[in-house]
Amino acid sequence: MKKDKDKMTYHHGDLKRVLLEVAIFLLQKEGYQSLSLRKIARLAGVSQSAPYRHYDDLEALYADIASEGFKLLTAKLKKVKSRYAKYPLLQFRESGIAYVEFAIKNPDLFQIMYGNQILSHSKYEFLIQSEEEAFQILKNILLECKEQGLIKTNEIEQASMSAWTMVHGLAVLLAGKQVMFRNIDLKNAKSITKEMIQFLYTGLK
Amino acid sequence: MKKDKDKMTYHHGDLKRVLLEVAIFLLQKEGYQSLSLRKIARLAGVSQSAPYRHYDDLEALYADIASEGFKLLTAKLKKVKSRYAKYPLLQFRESGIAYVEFAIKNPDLFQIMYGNQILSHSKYEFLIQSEEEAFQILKNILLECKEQGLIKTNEIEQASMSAWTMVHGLAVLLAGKQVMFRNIDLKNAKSITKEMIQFLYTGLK
DNA sequence: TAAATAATGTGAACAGTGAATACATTCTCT
DNA sequence: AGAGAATGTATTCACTGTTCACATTATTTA
Repeated sequence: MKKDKDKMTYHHGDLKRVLLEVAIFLLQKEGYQSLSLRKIARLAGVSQSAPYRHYDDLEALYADIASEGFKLLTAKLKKVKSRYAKYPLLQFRESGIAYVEFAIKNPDLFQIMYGNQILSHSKYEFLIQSEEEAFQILKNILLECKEQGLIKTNEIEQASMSAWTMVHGLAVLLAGKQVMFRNIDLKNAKSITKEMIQFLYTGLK
Repeated sequence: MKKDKDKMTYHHGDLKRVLLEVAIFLLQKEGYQSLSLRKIARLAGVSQSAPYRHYDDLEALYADIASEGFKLLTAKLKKVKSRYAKYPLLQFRESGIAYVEFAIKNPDLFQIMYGNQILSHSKYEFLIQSEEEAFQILKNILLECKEQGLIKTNEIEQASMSAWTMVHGLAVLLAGKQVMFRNIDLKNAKSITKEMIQFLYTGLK
């Protein structure tokens, strides 16, 4: 993370990006509980007050992290969508699985994205945008399903909301190992997800 | 919270209970972000180290708070269940609504219950028990629905998991005012919940 | 009943935190 | 070349969770 000693300069050059990267690195290494601005600064090789030149406060950094998370999620969803380009129903199922998988593989990042560490997402325009972009993909998938007559309901908006909501609930519970998912590993999680999405679809069709 | 001055004794008498009550009070007054052991102790009228005689650490207090939350939720669900004693389908819908309502009305308590402040719930036996009790009610409702032939599926376990998961997803998103529920008030939330549960049921029957 | 012991509360200390401030250095642009 | 903006530092403040030696009170036991 720290630049080479001989290349060290007073001005860092790209500190904001480095802070973000260090933060995400620490997040998945030590968990969100022990994340701190000072630790991030230390690892980035700058003083503890340097980050304040780039982020108003800790929440602003969280917002940046969360936004990055949504971008990663979007990328993953896009990949899935294009892999099953001609089979919107598979897109539907696989994007749900991908969503859950993302949460399970990056539980701490997911926590920042959805865990109410950020008091109001609306305060950060770029965050809202990243979120919308992810949501939009799911909407498009549902739309394609409908166009091909794979989903009979007219309320496409409600269908996508329901799907997202259920998958999100699943992701939250699995990533947090809560309630009935206390002792579930990744492989199990995947099959449960598959089943549950199938379950929802049977209702939708 | 503090006892009368003339009744003050060195030994508090019932400090553990008072700490819990103060914590829950502070939770809904100032939010979980600003909750601290020291503040709780101050409000309870004891020194900052007194709580450690009753709770190993902050997490142990969280566990107690969460457990209390699940008990409140259980009570609420039981009420709903008995109110519609002869109509399991209404129990199904209304318990879902009650669950979401609980989350919206007590977002910070809900956060402690599900927000991963507690690293592993399994560490606290009493917590697991409170959780199971709440989940059991939902299972029973689904069971009654099945007995009366209102739900055709055989996989009652999967149906109850799906229902809980979706309702939980809804609760989480609404309580946190996330994504598509950013600008939703309680009244709106209720009707959305109703619709979505109806939506799920249409799939189940 | 008196003494020993367990339970419970206190005060001071430590390391860590987010944040604000005044100051230092460097970059950029006229 | 110099002015002003941008970016980094050192120091300080108020707060946090937690631990430890110690004080007080309740409870048990001899």
